[in-house]
Amino acid sequence: MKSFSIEKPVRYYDQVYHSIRKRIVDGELQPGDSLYEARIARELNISRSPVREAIRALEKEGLLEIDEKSRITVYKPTLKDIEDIYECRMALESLGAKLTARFATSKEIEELETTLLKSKEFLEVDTDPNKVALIEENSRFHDLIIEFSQNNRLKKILTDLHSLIIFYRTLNFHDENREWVVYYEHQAIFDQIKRKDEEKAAFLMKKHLETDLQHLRKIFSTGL
Amino acid sequence: MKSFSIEKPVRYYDQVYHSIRKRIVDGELQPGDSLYEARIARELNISRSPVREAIRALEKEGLLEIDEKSRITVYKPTLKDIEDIYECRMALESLGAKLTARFATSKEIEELETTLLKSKEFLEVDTDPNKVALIEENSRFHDLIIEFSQNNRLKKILTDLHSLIIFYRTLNFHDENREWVVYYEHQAIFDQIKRKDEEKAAFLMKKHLETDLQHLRKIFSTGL
DNA sequence: GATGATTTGTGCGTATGTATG
DNA sequence: GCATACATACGCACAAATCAT
Repeated sequence: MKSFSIEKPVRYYDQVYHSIRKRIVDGELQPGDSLYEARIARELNISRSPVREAIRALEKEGLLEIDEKSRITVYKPTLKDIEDIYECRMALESLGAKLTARFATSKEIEELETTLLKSKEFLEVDTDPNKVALIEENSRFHDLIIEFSQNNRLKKILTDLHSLIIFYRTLNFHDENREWVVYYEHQAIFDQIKRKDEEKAAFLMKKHLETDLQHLRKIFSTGL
Repeated sequence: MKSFSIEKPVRYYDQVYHSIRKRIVDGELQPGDSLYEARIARELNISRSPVREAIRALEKEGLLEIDEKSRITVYKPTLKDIEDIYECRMALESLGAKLTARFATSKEIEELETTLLKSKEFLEVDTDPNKVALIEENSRFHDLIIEFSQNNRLKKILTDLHSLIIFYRTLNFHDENREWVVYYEHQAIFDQIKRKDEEKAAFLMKKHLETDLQHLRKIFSTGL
């Protein structure tokens, strides 16, 4: 048995990559904000080399955009972008629901159910106006379905897609009752997964995302 | 009228990125091959900085893999990887076929038809045993459908997916008659796009990729 | 294993480009 | 238009990790 262990130094490149990514996902950096590689290096007290590499990776991932004059900004999707992304999500997440209906073990189905129960609890008792816990739990429902689909490529693509629109996730609940609709839609998807009806699970997932998109559209058109 | 123009210098990072990418897609670098950033920099007579950034981007794209000891290798998909990728392609390219059936202009439909005609010509008269021209034309058929779908996100995802398995595209024709089957399948998809039957176009695209995958499976199991 | 060659990780300097007063 | 401030693109140096002998 090891009594102690030596930690490998984590590469700066990785740390910077995750640090910037987190700042975007958490909303500290907002769509359209500018970034400066030199300033980030200064703030983190490291040289610019690892920062440059992290920025390239994030650009490739789509979270950062670098224009022809090398100015770096956080990706700010247009409404058309969001529609395109949702169209892809519908195709891919309904595939995910189908595969999970096919493959999920009883333990995994339990896990999905637990998530739904927690969501319901937050709906009934949580007083946080920002609904952070609820939003996280709803997000988790989608993540679990992808996880249980046993398709790693699907998972990778959807993870990337998700991060591109994560900033807009809180907008979804500006509308009254929307939270409850989401809950019932999730419940319906879950029921079909549990019954192992692949086609219905896929269909309901697609519909669910469609209403989600309708919602985002409305919010966008009323001036964000 | 300008009598001359000044060229902006193309960034080394971009050139290196495309250069390595091309070497992989063209098969000069094969799955599993090792790469060394220092050597590439020496060969191209530039410093390692732009090479490093290009490598990070290609890793993010999935074409290169960097292990825990920083060794760089060309991505070598397992059979499961290929199956996962095809499952995603089925979902996404059938979406592409559906959208193209919906949106394609008569000019775009003509363009698709031209590609099919060329394919048929190559099938009948081309004597190249590697069928390079035919393979390119078939690939172009898929690319055009994605192009005409008017969904840029779909295009981006599929471009990346495609490059991950492009090395295996030539394997598809080891079987006799496979080329003709592909041609007829493409023709059937085209017919439905022209008739604007979105669902049938999507369905046939999915089936087409399914038989494609069956083929790759067979080739893989018989020892590559 | 010990040694030397090679490679990667990081810091930093210089040239060049861009915004702004 | 010019000067200043500050950004990025690239090259290079050196230490640490890794590989071959």
